[in-house]
Amino acid sequence: MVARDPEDRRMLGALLRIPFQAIVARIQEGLAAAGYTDLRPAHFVVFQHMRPEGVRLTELAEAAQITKQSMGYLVDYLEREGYTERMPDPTDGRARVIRLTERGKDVERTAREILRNIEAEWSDHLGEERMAQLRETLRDLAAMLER
Amino acid sequence: MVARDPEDRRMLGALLRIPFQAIVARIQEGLAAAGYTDLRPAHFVVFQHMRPEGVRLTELAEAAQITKQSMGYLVDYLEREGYTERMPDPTDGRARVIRLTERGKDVERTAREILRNIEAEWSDHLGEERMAQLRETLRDLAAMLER
DNA sequence: CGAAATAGTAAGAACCTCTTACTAGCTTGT
DNA sequence: ACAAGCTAGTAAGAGGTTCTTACTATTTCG
Repeated sequence: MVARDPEDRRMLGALLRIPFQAIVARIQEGLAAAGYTDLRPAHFVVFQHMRPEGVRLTELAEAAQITKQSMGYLVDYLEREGYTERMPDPTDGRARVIRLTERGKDVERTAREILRNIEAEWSDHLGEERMAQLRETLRDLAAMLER
Repeated sequence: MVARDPEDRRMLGALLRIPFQAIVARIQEGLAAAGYTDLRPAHFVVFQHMRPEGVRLTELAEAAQITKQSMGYLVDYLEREGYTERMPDPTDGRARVIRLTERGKDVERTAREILRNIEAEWSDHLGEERMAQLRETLRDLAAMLER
């Protein structure tokens, strides 16, 4: 059992950053252990906002809250490394849709499994009830903040 | 009232990222509105881990989990802009202590006030009890993750 | 049709972080 | 006491991520 400091004065920002960065680090380590050593945290948002039918670059950029140019840089890299592919968008001649290749889908599955393991560990530590509360509260906050 | 999706399948990483990034964005906006337009999110960790007596570069780097060189880059910038100053460490001729100037302390006060406002808003939305639970759960997680 | 908006790319710079390598000062074992 | 090793910090250079400004091609709309 870990001794928790009851006088922990850290600000909310730090308290949110710690578990978030822990997740990012664990996923990167887990993917590297599975052989995906060329994926960096910046690429994760691409997988996170992907859909089976594919997504446009502009939509990905908006979802990740970065510029189209920055997202283009990330997607170009993922495409060179074989994780994504681009197809013309039949409904709009200016656009192309970005999709995961099989290799990309495998990354997605692996990442989800790592995340399930993390969630199981946290649930062990916190108890299922507090874990469910945490998830629910974060969902509520996210819904509020996205307005 | 916002409709929250009860089927929200977003992963825990995303749910933690959203409020964390919201805090970072709000603090940056608030500081910019107060005239501190030259401060970027990367600099926040310096203020976060500062102490009145001053802190050594190495200690700041460890706290922020980046290299000494990277922290040196951030602190050099803050010093050029007048937010921090360095004094020789009387107890160790190799070391210097980094402290906030008055300008730096004002940034700290401003940032804390912004954070208090954010916490008040969140507390309004969630209710005080859930807000306290959130804080407590995050502290617990942070303690576990830090060993 | 013509004007405005949108999808995406190009070029270049700024920013943040890392690795490797170094200097100066401190600590320790004998 | 002093050489060997450790620690604080700096230097140089590179890579990765993001931004701004500017552009082309295509679509949408008055």
